[in-house]
Amino acid sequence: MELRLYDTLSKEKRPFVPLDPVNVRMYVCGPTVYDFAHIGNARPVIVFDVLFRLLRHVYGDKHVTYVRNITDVDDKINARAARDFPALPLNDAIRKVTEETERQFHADVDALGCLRPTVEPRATEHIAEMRAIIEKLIAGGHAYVEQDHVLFSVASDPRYGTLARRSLDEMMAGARIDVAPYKRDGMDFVLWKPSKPGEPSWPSPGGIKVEGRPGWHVECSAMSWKHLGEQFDIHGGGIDLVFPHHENELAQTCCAFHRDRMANVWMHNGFLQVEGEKMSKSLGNFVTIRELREGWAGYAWPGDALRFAMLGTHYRQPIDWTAKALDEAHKTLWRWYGDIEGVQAASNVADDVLAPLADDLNTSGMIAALHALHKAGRLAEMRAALAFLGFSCDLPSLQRKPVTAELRTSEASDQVQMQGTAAPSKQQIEQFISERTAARAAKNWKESDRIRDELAAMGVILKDGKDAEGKPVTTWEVAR
RNA sequence: GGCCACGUGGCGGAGUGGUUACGCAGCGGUCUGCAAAACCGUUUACUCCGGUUCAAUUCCGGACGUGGCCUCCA
Repeated sequence: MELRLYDTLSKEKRPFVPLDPVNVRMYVCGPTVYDFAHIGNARPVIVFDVLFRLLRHVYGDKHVTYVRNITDVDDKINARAARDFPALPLNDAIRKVTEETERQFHADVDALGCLRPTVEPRATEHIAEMRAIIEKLIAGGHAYVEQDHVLFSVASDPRYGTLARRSLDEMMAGARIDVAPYKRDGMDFVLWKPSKPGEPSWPSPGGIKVEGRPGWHVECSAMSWKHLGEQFDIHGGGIDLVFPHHENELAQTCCAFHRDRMANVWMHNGFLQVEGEKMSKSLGNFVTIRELREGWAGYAWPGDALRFAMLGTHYRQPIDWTAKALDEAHKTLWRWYGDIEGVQAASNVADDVLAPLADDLNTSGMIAALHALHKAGRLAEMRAALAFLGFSCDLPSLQRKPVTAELRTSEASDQVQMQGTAAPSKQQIEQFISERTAARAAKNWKESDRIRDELAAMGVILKDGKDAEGKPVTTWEVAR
């Protein structure tokens, strides 16, 4: 099966050829751990999880290395730590914030059916590699020291701007801010900066006497180098990272190691909006994964439904996150899970499902293929395909719990609290149904309907049908 | 202001230089005590204006619209 992927750098879709088929290497920019991840953050996590699964399928589980970093050194983390734990020394407070947020992040993405990456490196554990890269850049004339900062010189890299497709002139023309006094060129960016008292700090590179901390971009160059090498296969992330983050990573890595390329394929997922608007805290439409799982648009949504809703749109397209689409996704999965309950999964994943995925992760086409399998009654293959794609196939856990009010996520809440009506036991339901069947046989429609309504009030839906011999049979299911 | 992406039927959303996407909703039907469910069938499309072409939703140019990026915000 030929895998084709769209590359942001060359702007074309082309066959994927790994540098080393025995070790296919992918790096995806992970979270900065200072707060709950929002649904926009969930998109790359889900998209690249699907790619990870596909690569494992093609090259073998042991032949794919997926690295997704955790950024645990950042101004926002510092600010959050100072705000939430004012009594603690800053470094202790920072550790509390990053550890707690990392735990929340893992709980959320686990619920979304995402496999853990092969390696989840932390920025603070790769300071030595960052310093090494910075020293190489200084030695190579690509970086300079000024006022205890180390800056990358964009003028030293003729390729700078090729990923984002913009020239330095354009960027200078569009720059709207004052250039910091320690910069030789307005577009130069910080590799290392001095720490303020109390802030996390490490010995500085470049002969700088005072301690400092890394700039934003260099961590990914360091961690991808350490775990994947100077050059690797796939680098992914949100499209908002193309500039400046990925452009700068590319420049750092290529200049430090004298390489033409950093990653062979650059992949970027499209942006996410909520109900047609940009997601922002000021608009009040900021949606975290945790809120979706606890209570959003009237329900606590199972992770499978969130995952399915996300895959309904091709990863490069913009996606509008709406309650309607989520409801539709849930409904589809609900029906499928009901139909494949108790079905033994096929041993292979159907080519019908793999083929669209292999075409630059065409998940919409993949879902259409699943619909076709469903329609054709190929349920064993359906189950195998869904499991392959990271879906639990577990009907009970797919139930969405109604919530009466929109719950706000608090920092303290790490437990997903759900409220639901107490479901009657199977024996009770069967008892009701046999009573109703008797009432129907006696044409006592009033009693029959009363029982049906009563069960409906308890969240049990009755489905009347006939068996092979034409006798009336009533089955039931829990309301979704 | 600069750069980039996107604009498909009631809704969501693929794809293609000429031939059914798919799903949801709707409509019709089968079934049913009624309803639901299930199953069968089915209507509606490619933002606008030019150009290339035998032929454009698909390629090119422009307009309009939406969104993204342009800062040591991630």
